[in-house]
Amino acid sequence: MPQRSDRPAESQDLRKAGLKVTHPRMRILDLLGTTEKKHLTAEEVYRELLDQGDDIALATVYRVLNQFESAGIVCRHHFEGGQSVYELAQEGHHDHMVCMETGKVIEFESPEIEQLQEQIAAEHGYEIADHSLVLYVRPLKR
Amino acid sequence: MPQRSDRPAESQDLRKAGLKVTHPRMRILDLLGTTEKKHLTAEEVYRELLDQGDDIALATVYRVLNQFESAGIVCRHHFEGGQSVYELAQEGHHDHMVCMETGKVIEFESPEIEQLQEQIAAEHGYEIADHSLVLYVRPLKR
DNA sequence: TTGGGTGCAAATTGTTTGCAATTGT
DNA sequence: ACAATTGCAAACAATTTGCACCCAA
Repeated sequence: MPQRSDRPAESQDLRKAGLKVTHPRMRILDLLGTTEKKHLTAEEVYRELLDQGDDIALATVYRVLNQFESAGIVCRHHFEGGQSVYELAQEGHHDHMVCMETGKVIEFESPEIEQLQEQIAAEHGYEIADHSLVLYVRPLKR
Repeated sequence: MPQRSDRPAESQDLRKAGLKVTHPRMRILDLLGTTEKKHLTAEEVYRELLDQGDDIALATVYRVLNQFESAGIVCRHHFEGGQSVYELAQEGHHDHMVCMETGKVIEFESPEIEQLQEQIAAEHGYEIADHSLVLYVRPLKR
């Protein structure tokens, strides 16, 4: 049973971001910190909350996720397929690999790639503000 | 005046893809091969055509771009900001850098990064089907 | 108490689709 | 001639927003 972070979701996390501690926000923060699937769409968050008995509007889910993103509490990704997916922000940056057969999302870090990126940007007279790297993969047949 | 490719857009390109040579298709193919801006949204293609005096429906632009993508004639990218952008397909794969101040799109290739990607995927038991790398950058101040 | 937060429904935005008319081949 | 293609408007999907009510501080 994976646990997202070392410490559970705290109301502190919200206060620190200047957000009132409300039921919807706590439930969403909590959900993101404890689900099996770490990467969820707004729709999925909404459904999950319904299943848990909470009655939170989809619009609120979107609003809260946006606020969380601005506050740096969650990261939003645009994988192929229309919907954005959200995940709890982690320590260091990491990239993603999405299995095209199962939809599974695998995280990975590659300092080497990050460094090459910096270097390439610099060669063009730029510095990196943000970046997005997604590998769409298939299981190796054997 | 940059020219996209060595040879101009040909009706052959369409026939080869099993597509009838129609006016809308030729105009769009032509446009993509000659605009200053190589990366355009469907909207931009539409407006550009209007400015050129052509009267082609937006729906047709979308349909044609989709067909071109399936045919491998264009590549579609999902940069930040909702709309998809399309560009004429090139020889080898390349990645993009988007300037957050000007919106300018710069292409680059990095065999080193590609290789690292392959390696990382393999380490996880996968092979890469496709990938997307976008650097969101800012001009270096000096 | 009171300004931020929420639910609901309506509005937006980007893109796709049904269908009748039109056009390549 | 006939199937493929287009234009138009309506349909869609994801996300945002206006507003009256509600609640955390």
